[in-house]
Amino acid sequence: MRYSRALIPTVKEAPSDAVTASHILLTRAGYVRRIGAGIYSFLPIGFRVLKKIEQIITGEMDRAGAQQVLLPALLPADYFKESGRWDSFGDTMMRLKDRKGGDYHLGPTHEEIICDMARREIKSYRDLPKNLYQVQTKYRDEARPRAGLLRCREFTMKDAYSFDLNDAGALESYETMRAAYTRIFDRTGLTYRMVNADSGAMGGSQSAEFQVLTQSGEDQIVACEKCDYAANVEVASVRAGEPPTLPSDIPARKQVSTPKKKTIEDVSKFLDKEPASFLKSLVVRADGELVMAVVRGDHELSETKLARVLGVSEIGLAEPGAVVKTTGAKLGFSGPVGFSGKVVIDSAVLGIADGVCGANVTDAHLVHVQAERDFEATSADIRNVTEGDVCPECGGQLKLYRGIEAGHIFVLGTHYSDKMGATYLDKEQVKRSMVMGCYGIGVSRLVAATVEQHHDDNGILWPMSIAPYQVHIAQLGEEPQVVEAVAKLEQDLEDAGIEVLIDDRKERPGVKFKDADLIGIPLRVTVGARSLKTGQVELKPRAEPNPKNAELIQLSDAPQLIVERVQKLLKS
RNA sequence: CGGGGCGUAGCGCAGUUUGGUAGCGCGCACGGUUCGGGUCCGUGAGGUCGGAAGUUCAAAUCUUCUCGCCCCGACCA
Repeated sequence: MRYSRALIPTVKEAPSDAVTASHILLTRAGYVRRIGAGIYSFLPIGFRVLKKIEQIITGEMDRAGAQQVLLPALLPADYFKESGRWDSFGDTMMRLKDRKGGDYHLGPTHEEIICDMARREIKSYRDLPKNLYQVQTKYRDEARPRAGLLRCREFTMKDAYSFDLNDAGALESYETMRAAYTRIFDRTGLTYRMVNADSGAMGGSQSAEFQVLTQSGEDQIVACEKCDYAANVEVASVRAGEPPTLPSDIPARKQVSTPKKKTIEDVSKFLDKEPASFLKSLVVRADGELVMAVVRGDHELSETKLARVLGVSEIGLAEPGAVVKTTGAKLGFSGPVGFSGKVVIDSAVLGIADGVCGANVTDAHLVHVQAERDFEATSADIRNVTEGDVCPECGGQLKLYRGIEAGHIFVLGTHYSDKMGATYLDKEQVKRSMVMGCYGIGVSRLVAATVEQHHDDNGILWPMSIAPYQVHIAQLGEEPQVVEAVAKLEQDLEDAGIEVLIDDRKERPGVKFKDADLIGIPLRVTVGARSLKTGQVELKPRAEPNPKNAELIQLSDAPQLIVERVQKLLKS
């Protein structure tokens, strides 16, 4: 492709509403344009990247025995009413009415529709298992679209759905998909982790997320340095230590005055005690009931874990007024001693021998406090894992990362097939529900996630496997020998199946180099009169920051050398 | 949905406090100049100041309403 004929509108300044690196760079480099909140157009090179990712995915899905289908985006309400999600999906669903006033919506995901296909077409155990997938535009009226392509209202998603005879079969399908996903993510050239996900809402079935590791992801995850254990911070389990034996010679608890010292930090300085000896006491509202949760001063409460311990569905910090009313003290002075309601403490609190906590009296704290001796509570794992915690699998050290959820696989069980009547007859003529699995990849989100992970100050650095073009030729000048050399190189490379972008614009070299860096094609070839004097052209990987380190190669060797280099980058 | 902020030329912004003929940079067009990391000089085109109503001799500027967008949070099968 000749740049002069292509539409690649690079700009020096991105719109001010772009904040994240991927949004800024994809806009500046001419990949995407914003149409509305969470709605984007893909320009030619943006679409090429999207297609490349899609091809990797479809290739691996087909290889894993799945078959592609095309489902409607516009859906009559009936199907989601059958599953109950017409109501439960809430405002996140884009709803509309047709001219007759009938209820419709745009598909946010397609379990119901694929389930309908299965129940119509699959009748016998002989027909199973099956795996059907789609790569399509989906719609969610997000409460807050954000970060450019990372959280959109319209987005491209690959969803695969498996149908099996029984749980064992579903698990097998799940494993097949897990392997396929690993190959897909390996091929995209991303640094990622497969993490155990919160399987709370759907019941405790098998589930994993594929998280792309970046500086700025929405999710916090921990990963073990030694083994491949990784999990979301809110659900990662803390390894239970030995039950501590606390010294029995700690003096009786005593109230001390701590005027206006509300935070752990303030009180810690004031009393000269480590935050780790504090009992951080938080009043939460769990399905309406006020409960006190206590974690060690240097730890953080996990609302997800606490909700599970309490067996409630809704949980959040209690409103300030309720805290004052129930504890009898201002915010910052609550504590478990004498608290009227239920108290849940994190297991680590049991290890605090000589603790400090709020006295439930404004401007006062208690010292020499011990759980169990001074107050009654149930103990459980209710805190977030932190950096340096022990890996629950192997005992190694855990490290904190930020991640962008790019893939999610899980076993659904018979939740949808029961509701939708997706059944088959087994050998004994018994009607059984198909056991389903669901496997998603955010294709358009992956475009942005890749840029989040692969960029520098000057622009994008695409992995070879998903770059819009594999080689960028910067043609410097219009001299006949330059034009001729470029044309020859173009021909040879394209004959070898290489995708080439040739910057033949009448622009100064500086402009071409800046744009090349911004666009981020992995290999750049510079053809100019200067090096051509000795029959040479320059070859520089985008990842090499110093232009002086460009490699001078003979024009005659160039095609072969470049093909080799492209192939090498495809493998790594 | 709670909190904060922003809507002025294609993009980035100034002008709003204190009402008085709408400006700068980039980009774009034309002429010249330059030519290996966003050349330099000149000329020019381009704006219902998000929208509606009001106050006023006069509104980008003041008042009321409204729409849109961004950020933090809540939410995210």
